[in-house]
Amino acid sequence: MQDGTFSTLGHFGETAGGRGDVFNANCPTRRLLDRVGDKWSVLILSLLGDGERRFSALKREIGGVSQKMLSQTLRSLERDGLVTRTVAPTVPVTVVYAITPLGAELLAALSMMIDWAEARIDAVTEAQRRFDRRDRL
Amino acid sequence: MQDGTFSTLGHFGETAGGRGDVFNANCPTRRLLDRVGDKWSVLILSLLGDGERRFSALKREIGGVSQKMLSQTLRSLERDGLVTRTVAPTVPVTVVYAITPLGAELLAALSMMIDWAEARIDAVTEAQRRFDRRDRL
DNA sequence: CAACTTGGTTCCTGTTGGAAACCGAAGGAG
DNA sequence: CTCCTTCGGTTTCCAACAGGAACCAAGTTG
Repeated sequence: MQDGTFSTLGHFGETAGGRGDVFNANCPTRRLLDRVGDKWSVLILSLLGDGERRFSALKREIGGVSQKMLSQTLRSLERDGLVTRTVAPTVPVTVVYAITPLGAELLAALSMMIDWAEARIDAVTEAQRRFDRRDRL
Repeated sequence: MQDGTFSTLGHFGETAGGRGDVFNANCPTRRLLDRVGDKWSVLILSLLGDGERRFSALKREIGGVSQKMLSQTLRSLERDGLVTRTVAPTVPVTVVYAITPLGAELLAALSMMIDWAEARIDAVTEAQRRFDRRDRL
């Protein structure tokens, strides 16, 4: 199972040993996990999944992004082939970002996680409260 | 799953009960996104999904975690009700971490994403190469 | 009593993220 | 002609955070 980089998750069978490699730092799956794990990528991807947008529209719609992080994240998403960047030589330059088929695939894969988050956030919040209460004793 | 790609998003945008807007900074879903997004949580969760483990076993199996980050991440996972921490008063103290039902649920939700990562990492890597080549021109 | 084990915590340093200032092209105001 | 504005960034500066290494506590062995 050379390919079975993440057997633990897919089929809770084995791994534990070592060549499951997600647990080794330079595994490609782990690199992608890091990318997805980044604070803004998922937000941007989901906005673009809804339709293409310009830089300033993204900045407006995502609460709390700095321009630096937005352009930085967009550039790495573009590099990863998940979004496209199109510059129109209009009056003040216009840049349109859109999701690629690859990005849309990822977004679909992420949707499970996001659905879970929505459904279970209350359980998590309650667990936190319980933990904090117990902690103070 | 073309259009159904991210029905969740529409869901986000128009949540009835109080504007659970993911694109607004203090949305609970976003908090959870941040947690999942953290570098070690997914790795730890998947190891524990395979079976309970002790602190040092986790440290050994995950390449590149510092003890500090491991204990820190474990504590927040515990706080979120995703793992349990059990101390046995043995000779040198033994601490066993295990996944909770809630954590297992999240793990299942994450598996889609990880499967995607495995299947498509090559496409991403190739996109990166193309981008970098174009960039240098 | 020194050494070793497990499961951490503390200290120091290097990287990172955010806020805000600046940039550059072009059109408009004065 | 100069100033001001908009768009899409980049640069600068600083605070927060992650990682490595050393340290710690408790008990057991030698």
